[in-house]
Amino acid sequence: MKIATWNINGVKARLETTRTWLKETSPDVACLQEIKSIDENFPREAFEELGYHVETHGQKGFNGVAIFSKSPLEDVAARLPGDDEDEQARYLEATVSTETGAVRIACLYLPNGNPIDTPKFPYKLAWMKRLEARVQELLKDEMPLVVAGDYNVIPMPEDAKNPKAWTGDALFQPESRTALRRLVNLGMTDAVRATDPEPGTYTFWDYQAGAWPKNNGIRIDHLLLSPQAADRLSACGIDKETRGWEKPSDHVPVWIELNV
DNA sequence: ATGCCTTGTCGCACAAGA
Repeated sequence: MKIATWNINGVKARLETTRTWLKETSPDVACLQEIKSIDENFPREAFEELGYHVETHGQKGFNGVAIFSKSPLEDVAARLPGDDEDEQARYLEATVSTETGAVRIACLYLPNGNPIDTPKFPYKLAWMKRLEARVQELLKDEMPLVVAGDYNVIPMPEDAKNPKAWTGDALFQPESRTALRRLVNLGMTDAVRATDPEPGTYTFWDYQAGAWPKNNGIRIDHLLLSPQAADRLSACGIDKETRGWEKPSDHVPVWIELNV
């Protein structure tokens, strides 16, 4: 089973790009972030006609996540538990079954958290604490679990071309990195890191200041795998070429293959 | 040091992103 994650930065702006990518790479499951669309306006037919079941959790203007799957999505659950006041559409879970079992998949768009001297940063940290509690809960099921998405956290200095430039940024704050490490320490495997990427492997390049041609990127889109999922990991990759396409997203897809 | 781009919003600039 091929599972991919991609922050598309607007489904309306990226409709044809996303369709082209799906046709070329044919993931079984695609987790999308920043759809920037309410559910009613989401162009679901454009993806259903490519053979996908479509689940969305959107809001007006910003954020929003979606999961596409070639086989039906079961037990779909939107929203990260732990704060009933939180109205931001950033989290969607579903189960995909195969002949040999099932995989629980979480699609997330973790808060950016900048600037760090505003309520946005504590919101990010609180969100990460809620995520840790949720993953802890899901791990009890012992079903293969894949938590995929735009984490908005640079795990290590080697995950940025210019780590010093990110000092003081919410994506590279010690608190953000610690919170991600706590998640990993529950027993989760960072698929890209585990498959020993080349130095200079990134998933995001800013639109500004020629970041892409200079490879001035950061690695912030991750797939974290439970032990049961990590045991079945057979391949992992990054569709970097999409960053060079016309009208690109500033993120690129990251994917894994699981033997299930 | 700041802005550099891009998207969406009932637009005629601004917020938000990272």
